[in-house]
Amino acid sequence: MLKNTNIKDIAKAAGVAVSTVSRVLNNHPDVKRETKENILRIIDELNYVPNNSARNLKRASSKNIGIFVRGEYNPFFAEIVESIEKEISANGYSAIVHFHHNEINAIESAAQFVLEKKLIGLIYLGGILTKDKERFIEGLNTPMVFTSTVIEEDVNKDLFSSVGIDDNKATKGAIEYLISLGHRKIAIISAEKQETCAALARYEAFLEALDLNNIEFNNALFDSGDYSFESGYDSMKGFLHKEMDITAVFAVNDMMAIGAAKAVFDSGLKVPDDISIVGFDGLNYGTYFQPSLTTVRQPNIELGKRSTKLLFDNISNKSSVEHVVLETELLKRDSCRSIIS
Amino acid sequence: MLKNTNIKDIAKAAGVAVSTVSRVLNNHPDVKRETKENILRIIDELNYVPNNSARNLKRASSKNIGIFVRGEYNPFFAEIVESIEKEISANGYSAIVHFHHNEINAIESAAQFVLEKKLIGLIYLGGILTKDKERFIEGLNTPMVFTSTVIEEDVNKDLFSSVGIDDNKATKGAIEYLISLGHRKIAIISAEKQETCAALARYEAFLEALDLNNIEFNNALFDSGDYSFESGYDSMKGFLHKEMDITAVFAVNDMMAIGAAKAVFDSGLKVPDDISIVGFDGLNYGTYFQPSLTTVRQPNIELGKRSTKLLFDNISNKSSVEHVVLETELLKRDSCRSIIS
DNA sequence: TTGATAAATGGAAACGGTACCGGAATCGAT
DNA sequence: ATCGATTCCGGTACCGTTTCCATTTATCAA
Repeated sequence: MLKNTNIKDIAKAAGVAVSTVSRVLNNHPDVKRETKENILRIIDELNYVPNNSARNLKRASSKNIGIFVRGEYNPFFAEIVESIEKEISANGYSAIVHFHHNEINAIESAAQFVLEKKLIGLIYLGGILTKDKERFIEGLNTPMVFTSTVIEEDVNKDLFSSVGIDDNKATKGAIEYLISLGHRKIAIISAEKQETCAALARYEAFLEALDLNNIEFNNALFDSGDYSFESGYDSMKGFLHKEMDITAVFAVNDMMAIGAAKAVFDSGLKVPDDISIVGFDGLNYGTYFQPSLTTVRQPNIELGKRSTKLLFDNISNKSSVEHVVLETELLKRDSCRSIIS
Repeated sequence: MLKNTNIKDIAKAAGVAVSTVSRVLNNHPDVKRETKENILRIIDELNYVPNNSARNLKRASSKNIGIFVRGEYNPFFAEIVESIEKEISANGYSAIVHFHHNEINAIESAAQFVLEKKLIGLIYLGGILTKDKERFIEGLNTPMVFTSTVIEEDVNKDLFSSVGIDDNKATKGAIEYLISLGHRKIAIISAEKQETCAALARYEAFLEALDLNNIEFNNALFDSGDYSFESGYDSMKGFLHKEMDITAVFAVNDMMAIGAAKAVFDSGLKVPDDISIVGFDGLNYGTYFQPSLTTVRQPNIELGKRSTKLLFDNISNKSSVEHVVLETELLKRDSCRSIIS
């Protein structure tokens, strides 16, 4: 249980004052080269590691950046988290992650998270930001970036940055593609409590696309799941059971799309021969699914990278808040077919 | 930019000394109930949040627990990380994650991580622990749990805890299953640098199983990938190209198994009709793959839970180091068929 | 040499807590 | 009333840094 070496030990060993050592540590210019080199050598010899608690206390700020993930486990976010962490640690900061599993009090919890962990910045993944939660982020005075978060119209956009995609445009593109292939009876698998996540925008865009093409929507073609394979499977089974001559299904994420495809197979039907399927996210494994999944690709790594960059810019005051919308891409693969005879 | 309220402000507002406030904060018994309630009320009113940096400095320890992930992004670990984080925050600690992408210096980096972030415990995921790295964890005096890590025989097991599976047994079970279905020409897709991860143990078990059944192994039936879908695909393409009448393939993880399956389809063949495939991990995704993937299920959530529990026990000295081996399960699904005529 | 300026260093006061030590108040028992 | 024990509370040193201010040393022009 040997005491850790501290700056005082280094100072003594080097025959200088602690302030000089501190200057070296923070590479302050006011220190002679040989003094610096000598101190550096001693630091290495005694393998001294600065005490971050003391530093943070003194500086009245930490080097901690939070990653707050709203929502259940999900490979889409998992990849983003990893890419964000990479950037954070590459810049000499620490990433403190937290997974929050229900929308209730999500923003409040995030604010609490910032306060408790003395975060100097936060990346918030997923969920929704409504006007009434604004006050929680208002007082924090901490740079925040909302990534893949639904931000309601009336929220004051000056309080934070954001990075996301255009769900409406992306979804419309996908649905119009299905329509162009001749599909008219298109079912949708959305998410439960869709008003708390991106699913709502996708659902609305779905309706709009149908409307623009004068296709009437039957509510029996709507179902919702919890973003899991299982729920996609169940929803599809439900549709098939009702025998409504569906020719295509749009799921608001890839996992449910794949679950739905499985349900089709298990019912003795085929994708895309009997039913076409479109997902959303562009998960890598959609490529390897059989048949490969037609889906809307979200640039997830890019989402992570841009978010981190934006956050760092905000932290260092290099730029003020910004709201970035990244492009999506409709990956036309093998799970859809034209039914125009 | 208003100054944060501190313990002194609270003390002043409550008309007591800081030490009393501190006692309340740490719910020390030596404080009258009404005093305590009054202080608590004021704390709430001024919404005071204790400064963790100061606390940590004084206590000479943080409440930070590290999650160090060795290896590329991988849904298997992603789920574990999430389950670990849940436990950590539920216990009032912070989870600091770090992804480390090459085996070189992994243990050194982890040790550095512990020192720098003042971690009071670490969970190390994946990779390998060799004798020569022992010294890095020896000096730390910090509880560590190695999860899903290959730990070499001669390493001093008293220095840390571990949670894992029996790769040898699990793999043998899978291979013997293939053999029982009549397969003799079984290829294996292992990992590059397999000596740095669990792949080696699986490869060796694979050879043992063949040997036990008097099946000769041809080196042409060996290939290795990087755990990705893509590499599984490429390896399988290679095997098919060589036309060696393979009837089954074992991949050391599910992603490569699925990549391999895709390669089979793309070559106009079928799984399991022409080639049987077995994976490893038990990713949920395998269930929904078409055909559903036969694989060795690792209890990933359990791995995470046990690791965290063990770590907390080690931290609080409730138990000394321990080495836990969890059970695996061969999930016999649709990607294998009997070729016994 | 001197004085002025710049460069390098030292000293010490914070930062916001915790915990030890000791003192005051309360109380029941004698 | 006195005493000892118990309960509650205050004072204060200290944790390891950073940073301001003061001081010393080096540099150099006159």
